[in-house]
Amino acid sequence: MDTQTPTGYTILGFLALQPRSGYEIREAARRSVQLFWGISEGQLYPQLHHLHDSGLIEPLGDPTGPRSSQQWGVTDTGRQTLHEWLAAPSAPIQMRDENLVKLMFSDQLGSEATLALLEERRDKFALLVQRIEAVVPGAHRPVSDEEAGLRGPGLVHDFTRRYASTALDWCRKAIRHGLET
Amino acid sequence: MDTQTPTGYTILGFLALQPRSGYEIREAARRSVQLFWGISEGQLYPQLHHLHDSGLIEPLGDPTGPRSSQQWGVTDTGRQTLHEWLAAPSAPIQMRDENLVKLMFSDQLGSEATLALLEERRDKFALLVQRIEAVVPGAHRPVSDEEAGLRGPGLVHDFTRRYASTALDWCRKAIRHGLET
DNA sequence: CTGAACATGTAAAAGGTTACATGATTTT
DNA sequence: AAAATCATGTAACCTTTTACATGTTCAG
Repeated sequence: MDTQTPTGYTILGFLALQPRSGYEIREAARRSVQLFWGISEGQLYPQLHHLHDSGLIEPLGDPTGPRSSQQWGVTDTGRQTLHEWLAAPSAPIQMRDENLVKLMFSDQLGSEATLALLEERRDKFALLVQRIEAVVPGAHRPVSDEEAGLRGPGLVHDFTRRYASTALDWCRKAIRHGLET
Repeated sequence: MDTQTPTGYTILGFLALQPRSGYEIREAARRSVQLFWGISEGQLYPQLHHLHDSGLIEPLGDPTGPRSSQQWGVTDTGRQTLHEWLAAPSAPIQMRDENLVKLMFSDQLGSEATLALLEERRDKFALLVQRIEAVVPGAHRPVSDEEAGLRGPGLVHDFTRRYASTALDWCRKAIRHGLET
């Protein structure tokens, strides 16, 4: 059994969607959950082994594929454990937004400092919006627009897109408003 | 000198606004930066001592006040170090949003599971909106509405308010859209 | 044949949370 | 007198990041 961390469950979730190698999980995570649940390299492979030790995932065949990558699949226990996690209450949302913290104190350096922070923020979100728009969530198996909104990955993609573009708009307005003074 | 963590700088920032005790910093952080840079108890007091060891803050008088609390103030070096931090590039924004991750995988349990997650999310953000609305950032020294938007704390408050209410709206729309099916 | 991308891993350190411990003071 | 709040602190643990290490394979 053992206890899993949310990161472990996230990996389990990706494997429940389809069997993959560690590398492919990393790629999938980069495309989708990167923004709200980043998975670092140093955690991925140890977690994979921990999930295996807990009997939640199993290696599919021996290192096969072109470049000897180990494919992993979810066990029945793994699928059940995933479902239990999905039904359990979620941890509170946390953020680490250094730019926003600095904005709290930037007055002391004058309004140019505040403006500089807002511009840094705007550029960050502009890049984020670009990256999000570049990802088409249902690209591999197209669904109708109506259906897309209802399914998990589509919902998540939509939320992050809205979050990023709202934040970007806010930055632009704040900068414009600041310049008018 | 020593190196400070963003949490250390955040504490330094609060003390640069005005001298306070550890307890008062905690209260101030709860009201303002809680959402995007939470400071846990177990970190606050050790960080305070570390900032003192680094010469960035100094105790103001001996444990005075009604309930023997130690007031801290920023030194000149501290103020300079704070300014340097404010001018340096900020770390990338990070989030830990377990509810959103679960939404990625909830399809496997059927649409009721997705709906349940959306409702959990909606309730969380509804509470957040309430908490944010309850805080009036310029309560102690009122400024005109025009000015309020330009100053750091006001900007930050405005951003978090917009973030929370946008997220809440999104949840409601997603739920409504899901129920129509 | 060289560099980029594929692929997996480990060790150490940093950072942060939780839970506990203690005691004073104000309110009920 | 009890409960709540004020106030500070520590120790253990957990999680995550960073940096390094290693080797393969494909493209130019």
